[in-house]
Amino acid sequence: MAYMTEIRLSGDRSAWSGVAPSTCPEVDLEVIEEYLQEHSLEVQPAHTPSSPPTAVGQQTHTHSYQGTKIIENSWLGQHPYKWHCGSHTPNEEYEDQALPPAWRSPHDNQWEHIAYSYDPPAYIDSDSQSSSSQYQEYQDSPSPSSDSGGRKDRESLPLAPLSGKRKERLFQFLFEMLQTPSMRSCIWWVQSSSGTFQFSSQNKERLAQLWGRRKGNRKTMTYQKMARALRNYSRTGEIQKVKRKLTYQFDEKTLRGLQGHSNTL
DNA sequence: GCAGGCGGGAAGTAAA
DNA sequence: GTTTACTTCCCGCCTG
Repeated sequence: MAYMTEIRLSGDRSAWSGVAPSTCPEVDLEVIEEYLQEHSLEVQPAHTPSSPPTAVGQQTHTHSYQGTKIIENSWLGQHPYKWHCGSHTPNEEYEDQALPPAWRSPHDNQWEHIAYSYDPPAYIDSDSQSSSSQYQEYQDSPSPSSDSGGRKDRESLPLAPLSGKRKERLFQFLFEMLQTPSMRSCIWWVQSSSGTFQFSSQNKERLAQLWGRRKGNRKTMTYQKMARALRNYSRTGEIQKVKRKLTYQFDEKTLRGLQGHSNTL
């Protein structure tokens, strides 16, 4: 499956430009980092990248980039924070809709994670939004996920309801970053419908540092180390490496689970 | 040849 | 004490 996509992608290089964003909004990232350091994470970047990179197969949804964007992150209740990427308080729509991909408390038998107030996300391909509420299906069907050895973990993916508080997983973090417009200079969808994403060779270290800080690592996280963790995902199948520099692909089910949460809750 | 990226083994760590 | 999910280090290979 992953390879089918890979073949498709590599077979049409021109169509999958996966072009690295030219802009490098370091300011945003530094603000974020500073923000993380202070443990009270609230960011109001002056602006999002002047010309947000548009990944292949990714139509720009004009309605999303100018509105207020709020990412409320409860990270298992450890580091609650919000990222304000707009200028007005967003809570009205936030409260009205059951939409936000909130990764709720495990106690609610739901994921606990993040919530966005915009709908639909601009950074998701139109085709990827059709995934809607497949999380249920994902949850309920033990399904033949174990198509090969080493896949037993798939059935116990953290996408399933958790019995207790669970640490945030790297792929969840990456998915969140992919949904965060201000992070597009670090990571972006190459083809969101297939779950293919790419790191910026310029800013991958920043993203890694962000991950390391979020995890509270003692040492600085580097892309190399983060990529090592990503390679471990290939054993469980959650993320596969695509034969293209700095490019990876979410497993179909992992992606469905992630999208299900970002689209239906 | 070199730098950057990749692949993976192995040992360590921290939380559940 | 065990398991999980990384983290850290390291070495070798590949590619542009």
